[in-house]
Amino acid sequence: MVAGPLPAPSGPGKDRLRLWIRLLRASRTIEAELRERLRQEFNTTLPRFDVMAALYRAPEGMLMSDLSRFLLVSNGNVTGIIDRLVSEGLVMRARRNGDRRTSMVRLTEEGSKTFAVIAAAHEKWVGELLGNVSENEARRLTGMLTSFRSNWEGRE
Amino acid sequence: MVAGPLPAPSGPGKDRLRLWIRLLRASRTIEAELRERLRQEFNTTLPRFDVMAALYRAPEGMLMSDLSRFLLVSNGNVTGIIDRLVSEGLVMRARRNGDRRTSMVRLTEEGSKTFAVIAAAHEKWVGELLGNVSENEARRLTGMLTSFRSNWEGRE
DNA sequence: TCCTGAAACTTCAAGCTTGAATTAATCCGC
DNA sequence: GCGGATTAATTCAAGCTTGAAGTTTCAGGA
Repeated sequence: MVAGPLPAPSGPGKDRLRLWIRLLRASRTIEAELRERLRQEFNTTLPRFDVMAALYRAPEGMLMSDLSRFLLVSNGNVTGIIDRLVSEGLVMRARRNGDRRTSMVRLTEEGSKTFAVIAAAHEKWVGELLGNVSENEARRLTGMLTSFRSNWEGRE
Repeated sequence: MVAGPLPAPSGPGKDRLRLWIRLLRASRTIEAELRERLRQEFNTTLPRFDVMAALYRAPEGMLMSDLSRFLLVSNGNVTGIIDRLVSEGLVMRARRNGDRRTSMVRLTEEGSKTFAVIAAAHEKWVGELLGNVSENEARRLTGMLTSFRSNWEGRE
């Protein structure tokens, strides 16, 4: 998927394929860099960061199913990540509302403080890594990505 | 990482963060769709497809280390994927040149034929999934992504 | 009430991924 | 040649990820 044929492909549809390859390479490269820094600087991982970021926006907590929908990952996946975050004392499961199937998951106080620190560094890193993109260009690119995505996402 | 705060963030540097979040969501969404189709239609996986795509462009074969560099994944990772592809008869290891540490890896005849079929479907899918991006816009986006990436990639 | 179906999670096996440690072979300065 | 550094690949433990199967709980109609 990441492969871009050296003899550059041409023909109908090739431009979109090339776009996809670039998109994927760009996001993989950035992702790898962020993962490495999270590990080195904070001894954590990208999935944990993602989960904590989602929970940080929801002080009242989230259902497991909301989390997996929001993060675009499977149900079982979230269970494991939350398990680990709970064992680290950063997240808590609160079995509190009427429905005993569900549990509200949220950051502990420590989790919230920890995340705030990591998030600040993360934002700085992203700023650096995308430093050659002007703010204007960033907004334009964002717009393009948004519009194309919303047009087909969730179809199947 | 995928999270985009609901109360949209603002302030210096937020545009780049937002761009990164969009980029990541877009590529994850497309990736998930492609993975699902590869599984359903061809009973294969994205990593296997990536490896085969790289090998398809190199009929003479590739070293393991070339593969991992090209695909932006770790060394040990490639070993496992190649092991599985070999056991499926799609790839062969040829320990042939002077250096006995290395082995040239390449598609078998069956692997090559199989890949050609899958790649055609894959290209069609990408064309569909990015259908709302005009060819022109695709070229523009590709250009932006290329330039920004090449400016910092490989720094550390 | 009881029963059937749906919903929210968890569990599980298989595969992917990483970074670190290990093994094997080559290179190169002496 | 010898011997230490380098390079190529594999192995390993830990964690991530998926899709499928299983468990518990809830909801709504007969």
